[in-house]
Amino acid sequence: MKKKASEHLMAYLEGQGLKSTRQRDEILDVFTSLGRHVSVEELYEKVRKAHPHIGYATVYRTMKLLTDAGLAEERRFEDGFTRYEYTSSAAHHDHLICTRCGEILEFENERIEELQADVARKNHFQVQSHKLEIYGLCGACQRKKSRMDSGKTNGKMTE
Amino acid sequence: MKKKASEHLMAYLEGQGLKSTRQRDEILDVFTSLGRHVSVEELYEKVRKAHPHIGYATVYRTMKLLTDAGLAEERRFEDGFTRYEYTSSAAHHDHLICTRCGEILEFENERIEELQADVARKNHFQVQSHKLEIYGLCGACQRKKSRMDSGKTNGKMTE
DNA sequence: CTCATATTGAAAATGGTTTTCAATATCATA
DNA sequence: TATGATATTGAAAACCATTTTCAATATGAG
Repeated sequence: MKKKASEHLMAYLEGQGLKSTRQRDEILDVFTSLGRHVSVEELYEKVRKAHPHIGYATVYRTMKLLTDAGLAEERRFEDGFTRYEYTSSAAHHDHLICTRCGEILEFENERIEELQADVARKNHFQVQSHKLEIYGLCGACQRKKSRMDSGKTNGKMTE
Repeated sequence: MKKKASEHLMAYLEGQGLKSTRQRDEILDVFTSLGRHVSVEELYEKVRKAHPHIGYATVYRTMKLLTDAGLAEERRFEDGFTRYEYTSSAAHHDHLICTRCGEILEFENERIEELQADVARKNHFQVQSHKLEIYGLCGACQRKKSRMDSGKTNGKMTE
């Protein structure tokens, strides 16, 4: 799996007349070892731990490259950070995002996908990509929230 | 309708202990007169035409205020600009966005909404908001594109 | 091994948005 | 209507994630 990714990158670089570098290999290596939805900053932290010589700009550049190579997917949720997902799972999936703790859950729903295709078709639209994001409170945060609320006097707060 | 919006704003300001100002009224006035999905820049252009004294920062601040007041909704598509929609249509709707010409089409699909609610429920998620965006080519751009492509040799392209 | 050129790292630039701050406007109260 | 506490404004500076610049360096074809 790890092997496959670096081979994939190698092939892409060769095809594009680009060069294979230590930095690219190292970043890919760290990237594939991390979980999903890694922000560039998180990734940079981890990369730097193993390879202190690598600069911020290189991480940005490499993630763009991996995206072009089909090894990563860019995600932009509402928090202003670009995140990357390793492209390994075949199926398209969407996200549930907790607005309180930031947790990101994934889901797939074939029926929704079909309905989206229907909508596109009706509008003579040729789909390139789509994003479905549901923002709200995860179970844990709902419980925390209601615990907090019950401590308060009443609703109205000036600040 | 126009009347209603300014009354709504007035009530909101009063409720929050904020002040009614000429600028806020003027911006709201221009905003409600424009179509959907107005970017801040577009809005500022129009506002300035009628009221040259109003600054960029005030437009930004006022749109945030209108959003808090429930008179506007913020939209962030993938082009990096914040857009605002006047909150008049009752129903939630989603967007088809042409990646070539930037056209934005709206659609509603009750069945998709239901399925989203199901997904949330299954994940013990309390929904606050959601966004569904379909990116692709609108009918017109598909035609333009294929016209361009037909000049080319065949499928495979290096770049 | 050489050389053309792709890549890197650090720092500066970018660009949409937000904040700062002194001047001004609003509005409750007298 | 005048007063004063405070919210608001406009211009410019700051923010901040991301991109670009540029001189130094690494890569890989020949």
